[in-house]
Amino acid sequence: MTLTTRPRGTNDVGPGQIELWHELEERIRRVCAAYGYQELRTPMFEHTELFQRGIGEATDIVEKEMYTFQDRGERSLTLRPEGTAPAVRAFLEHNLGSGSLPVKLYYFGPMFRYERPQAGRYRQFTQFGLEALGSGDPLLDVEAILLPLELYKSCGLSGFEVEINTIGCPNCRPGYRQELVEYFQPRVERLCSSCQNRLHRNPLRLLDCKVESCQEVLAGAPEITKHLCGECSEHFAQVLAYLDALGVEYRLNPRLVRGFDYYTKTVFEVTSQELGAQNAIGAGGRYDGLVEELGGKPTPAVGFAVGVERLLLALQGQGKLQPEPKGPSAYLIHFGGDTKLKAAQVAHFLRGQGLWVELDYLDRSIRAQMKAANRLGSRYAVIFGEEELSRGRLMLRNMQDGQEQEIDLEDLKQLAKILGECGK
RNA sequence: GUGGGUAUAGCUCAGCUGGUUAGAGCGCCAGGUUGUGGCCCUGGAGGUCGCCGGUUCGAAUCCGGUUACUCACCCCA
Repeated sequence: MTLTTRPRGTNDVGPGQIELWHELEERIRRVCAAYGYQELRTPMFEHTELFQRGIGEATDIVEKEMYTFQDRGERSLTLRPEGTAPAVRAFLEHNLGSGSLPVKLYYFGPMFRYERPQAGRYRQFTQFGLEALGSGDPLLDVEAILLPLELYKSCGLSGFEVEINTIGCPNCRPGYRQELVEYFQPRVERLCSSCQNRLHRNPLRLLDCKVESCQEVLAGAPEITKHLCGECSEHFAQVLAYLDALGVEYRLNPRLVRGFDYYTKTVFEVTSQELGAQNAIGAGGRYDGLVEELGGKPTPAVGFAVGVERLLLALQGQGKLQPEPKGPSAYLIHFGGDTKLKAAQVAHFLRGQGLWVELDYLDRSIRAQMKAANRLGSRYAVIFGEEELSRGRLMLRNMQDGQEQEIDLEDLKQLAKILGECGK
């Protein structure tokens, strides 16, 4: 059983699905090129410490969701659960900050988290993400939102919403945090158990609790806006001003918080109404402290990540991004023996011209071969009959209208031309 | 990690309150057309009824466990 079943929370992507992936990857490359983001491919695993330091020891991901193992050299390695820390690591390792700033990078690849799978959540999933390092310009925050929005639009996606918030910086957040604790402490018995639990560990997280009793308590909770330092306040105001000027629709959500420790200032999330409970198709934010945390000099940065499977799910829900079905240009029909040999030669030639050509490998009847040609959506059937071959000719049948014509076996260029003209 | 639902052919699913050889549609293969597809007709292949155990004369059906899938919680893309 386990030999023929894939590991839990993983997916195979084969014919019928892979076309969508190719199409999406193509669009990603196009959008990134327009915004000047270049691809970065990092390893699928990293030193475990990178994620412990980067994401934060007290986060769920580090505490219970990482695929961590020891290699034969007794190094502790971890399958990457996210893409930002590795990108920053590569940025530092190759000293990319020494060139012109900002450095704009994007990545596309599998991430791994040990969680219970559900709709739109897998143990191996794919993220497309981007990181802009070396500038604190609020315009970069905005572009980190614009780029994925551009991608969604180019795929034809509708029904998504941008939520945005700021969570301050190491200067102003501790004060707000303190204020929150002071507010919740006297009301602690009205909170759900998990909120009681995280009250001291990570009080910001209480803000997005969905439990009804917590919601009531939350209604009167202090908002961060009034506790922001001058810099954070100014930064956020500029981000919103740019969004307005660029005509981006968004919803201010003072309750929006993110799960990683490295976020500062702007955080945002894009949700799709097409999805179930896991409805975020992208999220990101600014992380001005991470580069320094990982050993570099202070370097502001901002990033965004798209959940590719979720995006595809949302698109499928709307019947979007459907590549037109393709079929071979020709199906070569033979009768075995010498006719098969001849068909193989012609197929070899036509394929050399870049044409998709199929033929039968099961020694099936002509009828079965015609059926196969039809099923594959072949535009032509080329019949290699004894009689025609003896006259140095082939029978070319148009599968759409059933019209047939003879082709000179010596003039394969002519055949290739006819087949090629029918678009491919 | 917690809770609910589900598990029968390659796919989608029937199978009533336990009863003898487990079915349908689609798909696949072959034939009807000894060299011509789509429509139609005929036939065929394909199933440890997820797995283990229990109750029973008898279990796909009832019970327990287990695994997987699925949805939700936690959390997140």
